[in-house]
Amino acid sequence: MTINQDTFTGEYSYSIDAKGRVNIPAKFRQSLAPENDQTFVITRGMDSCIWVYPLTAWQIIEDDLKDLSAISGINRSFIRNTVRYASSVAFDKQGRIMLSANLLDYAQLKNDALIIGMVNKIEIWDPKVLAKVDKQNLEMDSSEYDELADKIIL
Amino acid sequence: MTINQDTFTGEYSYSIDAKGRVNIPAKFRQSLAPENDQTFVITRGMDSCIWVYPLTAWQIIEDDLKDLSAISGINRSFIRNTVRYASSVAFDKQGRIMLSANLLDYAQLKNDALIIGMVNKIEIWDPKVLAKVDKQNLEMDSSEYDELADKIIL
DNA sequence: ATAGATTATGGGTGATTGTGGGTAAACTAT
DNA sequence: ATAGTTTACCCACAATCACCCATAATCTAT
Repeated sequence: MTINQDTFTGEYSYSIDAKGRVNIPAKFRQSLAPENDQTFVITRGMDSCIWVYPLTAWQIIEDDLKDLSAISGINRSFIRNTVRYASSVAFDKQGRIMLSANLLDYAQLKNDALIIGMVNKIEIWDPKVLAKVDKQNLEMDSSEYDELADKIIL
Repeated sequence: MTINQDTFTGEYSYSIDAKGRVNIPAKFRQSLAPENDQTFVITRGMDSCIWVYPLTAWQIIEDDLKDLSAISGINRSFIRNTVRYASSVAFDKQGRIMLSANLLDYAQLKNDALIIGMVNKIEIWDPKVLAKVDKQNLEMDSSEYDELADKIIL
C-alpha cells in the first residue's frame, strides 16, 4: 500500500476559499513521510506557479545555502531570492494549507487551483496560466522535448 | 511543530514607528532557540542593510575573532570593523526591537522595513534599496546565478 | 445496496499579532 | 541639581490567524 515516500504524481483540481486555503490531495498527505511532521514548505516556483516541498526536502536546500560564502554578493542575492518567498506550513485538521496573498498574486490564482505531483515536489497552478506556459515551452523547444522522451520513456 | 531552530525563511514587511522600533516576525521569534534568551545581535550588513544574528550565532563569530593574532594590523582593523557597529538587543513584550539612529541611517530606513530570513541570519532592508542592490547583483553575475540555481534547486 | 468512513468545502470564535501611544525611570548636558 | 531627552515597560485596539465544528459529496467494504 505504501508507495515511495515523499513522491507525488497525478493531477487534482480544488477550489481556493475566501480565506486563501487550498486542499492538499489526500494521496499527497498520505505519501508525505512522517518525519515531515505534516509540514510542507511553499515558495515561488520558476514558472508562475507555487512550489510545495516536503519539509525535509527543503531542509536539504537550506543546508546547501548555508555552505555558500557570504562574501560574494551574487551568493547573497541567490540565498535571498531562494529563501525570500518560502514559508513552512502545516496542513490543518481538514488537510488544507493557507496561501499568502503574496503567493496567490504571484501565481495569478483566483478561485480554482490545479495541483500537480512533480515527483519530489508539488506544483499549484491556475489552470489557464498552466496551459499558456506549457504551450510556450513546447513551441520553443519541441525537438528537445522529443529527445527527452526518447531517452526516458519505456 | 518545531522547525529547525535558529533558521529563518520568508519575507515580511513592517512599519518603523516614531521611536525607531520594528517588529520581529512572530515566526522568527518562535524559531529563535531558547538559549538565545530572546536576544539578537544587530549590526551593519554587507549590502546597505542591517544584519540580525541569534545571540549564540554571534558568539561563534566573537570566538573566532579572539583567535586572531593582535600583532597583525590588518587583523586589528578587521576585528574593529566587525564588532564596531554590533549591539545586542532583546525584543520587548510586543516582539519589537529598537534600531539605533546609526543603523537606521546606514540602511537608509525610513518608515517601511522589509525583513528577510536568510537561513542563519535575518536582514532588514528598505524596500527600494533592496530592489536596487539585487538588480545590480543580478545584472553583474547572472550566469553565476544560474549556475548556483542549477546546483542547488531541487 | 447500504452503512460507515473519508474527503472536500464552508463558517465561527478565541487567541495571537502588528501597531500606536502613555508613563516613569534612566541618562545627558548645562 | 535641574531641565530636557532618551529608554524601558506597560496598556489598548484592530486585524488576522489557528483551531474547532458542521455538512455534503465521495469512497470502501460488506
